[in-house]
Amino acid sequence: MPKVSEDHRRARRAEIIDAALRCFHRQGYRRTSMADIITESGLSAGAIYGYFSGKQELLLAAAERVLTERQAEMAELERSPDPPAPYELMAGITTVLGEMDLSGVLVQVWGEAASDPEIRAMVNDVLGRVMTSVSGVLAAWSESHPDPGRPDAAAWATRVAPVMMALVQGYILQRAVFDDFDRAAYLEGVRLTLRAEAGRPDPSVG
Amino acid sequence: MPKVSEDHRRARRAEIIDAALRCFHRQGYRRTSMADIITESGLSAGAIYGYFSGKQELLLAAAERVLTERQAEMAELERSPDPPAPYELMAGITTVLGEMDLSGVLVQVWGEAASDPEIRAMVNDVLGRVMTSVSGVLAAWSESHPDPGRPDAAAWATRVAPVMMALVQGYILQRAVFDDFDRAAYLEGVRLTLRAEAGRPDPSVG
Amino acid sequence: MPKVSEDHRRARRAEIIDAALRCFHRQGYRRTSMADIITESGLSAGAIYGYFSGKQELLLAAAERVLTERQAEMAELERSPDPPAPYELMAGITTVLGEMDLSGVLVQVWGEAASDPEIRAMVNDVLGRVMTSVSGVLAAWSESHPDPGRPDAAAWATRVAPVMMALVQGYILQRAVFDDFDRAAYLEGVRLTLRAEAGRPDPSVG
Amino acid sequence: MPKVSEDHRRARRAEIIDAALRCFHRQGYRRTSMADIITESGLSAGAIYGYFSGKQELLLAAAERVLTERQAEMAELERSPDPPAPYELMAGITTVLGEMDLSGVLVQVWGEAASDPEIRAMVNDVLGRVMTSVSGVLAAWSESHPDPGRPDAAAWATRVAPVMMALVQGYILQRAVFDDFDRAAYLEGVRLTLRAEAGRPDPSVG
DNA sequence: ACTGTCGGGACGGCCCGTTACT
DNA sequence: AGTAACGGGCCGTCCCGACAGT
Repeated sequence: MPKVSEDHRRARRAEIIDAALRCFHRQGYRRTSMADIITESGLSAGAIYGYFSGKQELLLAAAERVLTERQAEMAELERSPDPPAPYELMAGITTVLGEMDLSGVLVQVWGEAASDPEIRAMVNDVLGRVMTSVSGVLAAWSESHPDPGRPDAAAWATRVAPVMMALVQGYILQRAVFDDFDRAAYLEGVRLTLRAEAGRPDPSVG
Repeated sequence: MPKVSEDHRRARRAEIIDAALRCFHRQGYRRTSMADIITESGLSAGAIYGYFSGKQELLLAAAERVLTERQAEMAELERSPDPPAPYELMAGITTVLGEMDLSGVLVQVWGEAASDPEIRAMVNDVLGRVMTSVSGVLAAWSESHPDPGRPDAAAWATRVAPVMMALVQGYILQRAVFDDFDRAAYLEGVRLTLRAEAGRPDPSVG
Repeated sequence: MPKVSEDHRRARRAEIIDAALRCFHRQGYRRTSMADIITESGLSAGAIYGYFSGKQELLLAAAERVLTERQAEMAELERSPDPPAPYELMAGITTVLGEMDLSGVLVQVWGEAASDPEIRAMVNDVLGRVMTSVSGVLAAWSESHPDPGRPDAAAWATRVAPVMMALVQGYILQRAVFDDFDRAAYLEGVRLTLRAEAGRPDPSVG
Repeated sequence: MPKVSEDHRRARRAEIIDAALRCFHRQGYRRTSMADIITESGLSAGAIYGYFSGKQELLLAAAERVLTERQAEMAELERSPDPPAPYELMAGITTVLGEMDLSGVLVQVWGEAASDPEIRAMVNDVLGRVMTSVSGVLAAWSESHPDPGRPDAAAWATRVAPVMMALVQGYILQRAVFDDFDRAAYLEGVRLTLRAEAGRPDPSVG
């Protein structure tokens, strides 16, 4: 098969996922019908079902893309020569997340994952990779900032990573659900909570 | 209406909500049909619709109950003469949550809240109250454990409360979504992260 | 549940089957959509699906009814004190069939049976019973009309029954498919073919 | 167009019809999608639609081929110098039919013919020719076996032909639909029924 | 020129949340 | 309180043109 076709295919899939994401963001997964996605994408039903086997696979693909993008950003931080401190990590992540608002979709994906094995497996997979990245960043920082209270950097990172994840997840959730969520206040709270490890104030928060 | 009838009505509602919760837990909200709930409750369609206006209101009621129960436990802690330290608070909450597994339902409710105004309003309301409770407990503890780094107990509590909430939400989410979630490890991570504030080790975790 | 309800249910099923039969007769099974049956029955989609699980089950039920009715008429002949000769049997059956024209539907059912195991099983079942009835009638006649050429009435009947069935099936098929099918001519042909056994001329033909 | 191309075209059509017949035999006409036929034929949709205007025309062509082949065999018998007796005719036909099992497809074609004018017309046409052939064979036999009971060979053949057809059709039908159809038993039944005309026993049946 | 791929769009069957009437 | 019916609309897929590559 010609290479063009493969690229075309990839691009089409991306377009469709974009349209689906817009719908999910606007109306929520449940209230989004295939007809909505079809209209939004500007394609026809036949075309869409040529690329995705159904609505659920669309959610799967959309979620995978969103999560994988986050995971990629995470992995980039890991390779940084100057590993960020926990609080800086948090602040960095939330900055990245702030650019585009997919919190709503993420929370919905979590909701589906709670009862749909397929979505759950994918979420497990991707979040597992994110967790590894976070753990790596934390370990790197811990090694470059030795502390007698943290004798084993790797072990410490493994323990703390889920908590950092939780802080991010809480951020995403509250952002998606609270009418009056205040990002700066949240980060300030994180800073206060993690006081011990945060030597430097966050430059991006007043 | 006689008072008996009112009690009866209340009890019936509770029964129906129980049935709905069982279904939501088992199959997820989306995959639960009214027929499922009707069967599970042992009542008839007519009966159910006499108590609830529809499926969404059932989720609303179910969610409200679950959340309110949590909030009540929270409020109880608030009245304790010996306010718990942040880490103890976390440990206590997770212990309470561990008793019955409604994490899945909670996460689904959050997912709905992200795109359904009515659910969202209710979640906002209840979580707002929880936040107030948490904040109160934190403030009480801060006042009974003065620290020059925390000049204003109330302000500090207000900032830290969302973070404590996030830690609980992250706990619930990871518990609902991760196949190999380890409660003790998570709490240990929290302890490490909040080291500064946790004077006493958690009695329930090795 | 009250007996009325059971009767009601039975009657409703019959109504729906009637409507379906009208559609199948008019447009054929394939070209009949559920919407057609819904319109024809005057009920709603929901109502229909309360009685039948789908389109195929409707065909099944319709076919079963038609076939069973035929089988019942057959069984009646069997109990007759004066068993009909083979040719008279044929003539009688065709007379009965002639009343209402369901040949088309029958042929379609056969067609489905050829490739649908469920329909096939039902057709096997009902036609098996018809075959038994036919065989019984033939045996009865053979016994009351002894012939040295037919020493064992039962064995003879068992062999001849499928052929009698074939004559009926051929009648039905040709009636359904040939534009210029002539019932009387067909019966005359049968009479000529079965000459040996037909002592008496058919009163209803020529 | 070059003659080669014409042959090619003919061969292609035949291939496609073969593929379609395999599908119809395996899954039934209704349950066979164009995609199935496309896959089975190894060609592409575009190619197929170059040869046939649609699914129905495929059935038409397939049915026509099957029926015409039968009719050809029939016509051959007609030219035989030693015309077969009615029973021998039956036995011969069933032997030919037994070679390949297309009973299922034939029955489905009949079913379609019952409600589709186009199919019906074709079936009428081909079966008409078959009927003529059968009639011819019968007349030939009758003339070479004079019988005072059959004064007019042609008239007798015309009457009996539909019955012979019915016996074949019944054979095909029962073969396609009955799980435990027994060819030899059926033929034995035919022999018993046609006893008067069958001077010689069937050589192919014990 | 002809094969093959992609896209169109119409229904098709089905199910579901819900309400009248008993 | 319960049964029976309602009817809207969803997901899927199917049959088939119309380009584009060889």
